[in-house]
Amino acid sequence: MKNERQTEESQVEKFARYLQTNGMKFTKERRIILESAFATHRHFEVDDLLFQLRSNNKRVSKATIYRTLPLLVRSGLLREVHDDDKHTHYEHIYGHEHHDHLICLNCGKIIEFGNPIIESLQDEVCKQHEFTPVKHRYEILGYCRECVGKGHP
Amino acid sequence: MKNERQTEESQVEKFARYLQTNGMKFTKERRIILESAFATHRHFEVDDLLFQLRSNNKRVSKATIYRTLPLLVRSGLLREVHDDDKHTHYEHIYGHEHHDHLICLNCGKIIEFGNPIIESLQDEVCKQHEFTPVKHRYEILGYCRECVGKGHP
DNA sequence: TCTGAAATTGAGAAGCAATCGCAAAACAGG
DNA sequence: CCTGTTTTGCGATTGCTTCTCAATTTCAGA
Ligand SMILES: [Mn+2]
Ligand SMILES: [Mn+2]
Ligand SMILES: [Zn+2]
Ligand SMILES: [Zn+2]
Repeated sequence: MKNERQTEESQVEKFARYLQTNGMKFTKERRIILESAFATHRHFEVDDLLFQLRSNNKRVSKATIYRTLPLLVRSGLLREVHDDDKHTHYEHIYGHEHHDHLICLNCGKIIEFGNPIIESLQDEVCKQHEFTPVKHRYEILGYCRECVGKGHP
Repeated sequence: MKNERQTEESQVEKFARYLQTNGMKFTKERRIILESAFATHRHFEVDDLLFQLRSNNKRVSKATIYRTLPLLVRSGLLREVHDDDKHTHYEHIYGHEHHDHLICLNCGKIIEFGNPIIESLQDEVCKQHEFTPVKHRYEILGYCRECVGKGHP
């Protein structure tokens, strides 16, 4: 298991470096949002952060959260995840192995999977089409074991 | 190449069957929307249909289009496609081989690819997790050859 | 430590796709 | 035709996200 403290410092450093490189300032609001985003180890959305911040008596406006999350994405700390909800979810990528998702259409459970063979086939597909990949969305939607057991098709 | 006329009739029949099975009526509005959706062979969105209908002097309200497209999806004629736009796009699936997409982040071009090996590996992943797949989203985002040629990263 | 140009924030307004409520219209079976 | 049901159109509404702009904060340099 990783050293939690060291990991967190690295996240801060990485974000600070990104901001500085782009002439942006590392404000206390951005720090609060960064910490909040990494306080959980699950997928989260804007309202999760808002709720968490209010529970801790931290004040950051919703607008600032909406402005900061894309910065965390561009800095390589987070990525967007598209569940079956209509609004955007996020997850950590910094310090995590790349993976994709199985999403239960009934209970919403998310199972993570990583398959190196698929990833390399994917690279081949891109080469065949002379396409330079940047990222991908790969979500398999269906029913988890529990929900199938309960009769969900 | 397929017989266009026969294919279209089949689409109508399939939709009619779906509607009847679910106690719904095959109204002229639904027929107009179905025909409009299959008049193009590209991905399309609600506003594309609206524009096309107005060009042909057909009147169907936006609300009805929004109500009908999900029916066309459930009946197995269309599926949703998630480009990098924020609103929903659709494409035909009835009478088309399954495929996924490479999407250019610069020019928006969409390249379709089908890879049976990936699809079967995907089935294996689901089996390993005792997950019953229904559908998947698989989009690779990056830059097409032309855009890379023009210096886009 | 002080200063000031530049960046950032907060609060609410605005934008926009998508959905909803409801009265009028269309439909289908008898 | 009649009658119960479904569907439509329209406008209003929702919910997420972005925008506007005055007030505040930041930080490099004096
Ligand atoms: Mn994940
Ligand atoms: Mn396609
Ligand atoms: Zn489930
Ligand atoms: Zn391109």
